[in-house]
Amino acid sequence: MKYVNVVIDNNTDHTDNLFTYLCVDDKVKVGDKVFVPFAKGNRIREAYVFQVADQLPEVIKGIKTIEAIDPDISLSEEAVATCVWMRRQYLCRYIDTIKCFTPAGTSSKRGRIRTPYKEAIGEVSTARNLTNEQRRAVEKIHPSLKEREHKIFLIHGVTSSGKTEIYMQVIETCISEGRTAIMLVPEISLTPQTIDRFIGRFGAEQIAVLHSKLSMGERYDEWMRIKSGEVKIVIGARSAVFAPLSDIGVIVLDEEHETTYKSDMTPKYDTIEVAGRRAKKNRAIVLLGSATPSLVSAYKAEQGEYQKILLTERFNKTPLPTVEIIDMREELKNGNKSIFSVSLYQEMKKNLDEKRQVILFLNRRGYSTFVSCRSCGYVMKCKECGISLTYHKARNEAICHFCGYRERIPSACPVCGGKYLKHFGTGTEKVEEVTREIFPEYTVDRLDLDTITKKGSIDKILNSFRKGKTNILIGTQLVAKGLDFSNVGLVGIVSADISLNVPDFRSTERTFQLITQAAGRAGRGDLTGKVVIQTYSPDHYSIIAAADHDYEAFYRAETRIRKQIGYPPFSDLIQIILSSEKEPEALERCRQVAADFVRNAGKSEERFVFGPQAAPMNKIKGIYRYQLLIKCFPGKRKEYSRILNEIKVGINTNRNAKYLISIDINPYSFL
DNA sequence: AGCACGCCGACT
DNA sequence: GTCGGCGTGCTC
Repeated sequence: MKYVNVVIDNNTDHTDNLFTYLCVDDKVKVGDKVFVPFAKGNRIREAYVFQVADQLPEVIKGIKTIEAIDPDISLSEEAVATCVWMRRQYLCRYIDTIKCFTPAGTSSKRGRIRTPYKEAIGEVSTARNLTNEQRRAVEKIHPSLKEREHKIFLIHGVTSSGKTEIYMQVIETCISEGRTAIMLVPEISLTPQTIDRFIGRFGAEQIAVLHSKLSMGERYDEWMRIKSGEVKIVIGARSAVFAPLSDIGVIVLDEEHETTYKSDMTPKYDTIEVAGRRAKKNRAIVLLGSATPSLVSAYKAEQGEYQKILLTERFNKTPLPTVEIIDMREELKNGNKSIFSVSLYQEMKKNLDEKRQVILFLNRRGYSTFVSCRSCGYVMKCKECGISLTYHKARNEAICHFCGYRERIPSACPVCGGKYLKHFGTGTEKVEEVTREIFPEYTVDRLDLDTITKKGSIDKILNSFRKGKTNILIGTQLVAKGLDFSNVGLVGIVSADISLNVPDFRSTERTFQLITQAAGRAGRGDLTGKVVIQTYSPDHYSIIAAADHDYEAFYRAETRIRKQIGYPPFSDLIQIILSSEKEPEALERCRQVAADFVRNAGKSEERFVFGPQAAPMNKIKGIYRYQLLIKCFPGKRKEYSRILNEIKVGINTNRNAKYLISIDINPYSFL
């Protein structure tokens, strides 16, 4: 006979606490999924055991007994501990965290046919010879792995420095010690080569690839394969950090700076933090790899919290590309109104003539930025979100890039009746059109969210570029994400200002990363590449540092500013959004939350609370949003979390509340 | 959330 | 009289 504390699978804050039951089966253990009678009707509900005890500290009236233990699903003790931690860390419910660790649905009826990646038979490959730098990196990592000493390594390696080979060697050692590994990538559909390499090296039998195309049944089956111990390596996007492996030895996060590692849905977790937590419990190591580490990670490495490993040489000794910054104001002065500067045009021509490929990078899809009336200045905006609609020429529609709302371009201005609705700004669609006009003899292709909607078209676009069938590839940040091409002579960054002018404190960091990553596509193989950056802010430090391949300079400049204004990595930024159908209600409730917070945290904390203000996305799908920002300085996290959680639970358990609260700690975007 | 209880109006 | 509206309280 045991007493157990369980979490009921009930999707509400009202029941977000532990309930004590009696269990006849002494074999019951922490992490077990059980079935219990609950509430007045004693309906049988699913629940998860979080604590087991032989005695009760005090008598509980009306204690009930567990009906049964689920023989299939259970969480490890480590997973349960991580759930408890996540609930506090991200202000969510127990059940939200449990859902991360358990598969939805049941086994696929079709009886475990195949793993979807089996046909992607990577060529069987063995360990490559390492460069001296790579060997030193592996030698620095191995002792911690072997001693079961929890450490986090930040591998800062220039593009093409062979980080993947380091991951593979460490994972190989890890597997040979009888432990398991998690390999996380920002976006699984963009990394087929990496997956092929892993499968070629380790064999499909001991690998599970978790990706968004898996059906519920397939996901469940893969979860079972992992849980059973058959699988030693799990590869996947951020949710794969919750893989039910036991005795994890290493967790790798490739391209650790990518924003996809931050979840924007409940629980709003940060994958790096969860990986760190799981690794610590498993006495495992974490490898964070990037050519452009996030400022937060670089700062932690500098503070000694992470072990820094620098890789300065590219794998085959290809020199870094030469970079030219073009001042577009000068182009305009000289009468060039084209989207291409003279320099970029000439470089394109030269590279194409010499049979090298060209990548044009522009971080905005569509044809132009906004549609506006020449006579009265009316701008087409999304009725639901209030942001400018983007003109898409191919469909002759204006589309909201936030909610997807679309409407046809009217023939006359709906306000003044004017006949001249013009579009301004430049998107990838327009770059494609202009490029085709200027270089009709070359094949042009485009890679952005609009061209990859059809299944398999990402691979199609990338393959035809890799094979050299496409001469010029135009794309958004999708083209900058670590793709391996060998014949690219030129990368043109059509407008570096787009990401720079986003109203978000991380816009300079994003700009530096985008330019550096895009530039890294140039000059692989044995040719030195060329990068042309077009901008109206040629003096901006993020652009200059990226052009100089000088991470350190960017880091120094940016940390100085962040420190001054008390932004991450010097604080955690807590974003609180109150939303309501009625705008005054959203504003008023926001005010009230601010007041509640200050009353509980103390008057002295008032200076760390900013707002209320209309959220950057003031209106989404007809719901008004007001936001509060709280700067949470080191040492305050626990207290702030406790207070904010109380406020949140208060709102969520109030039936009459006609408004919602959402709290995100260090959101990746303030838009 | 989800369910039961309970206190009011209105309806065969 | 009784059916059903939803405001209120509780869930080991």
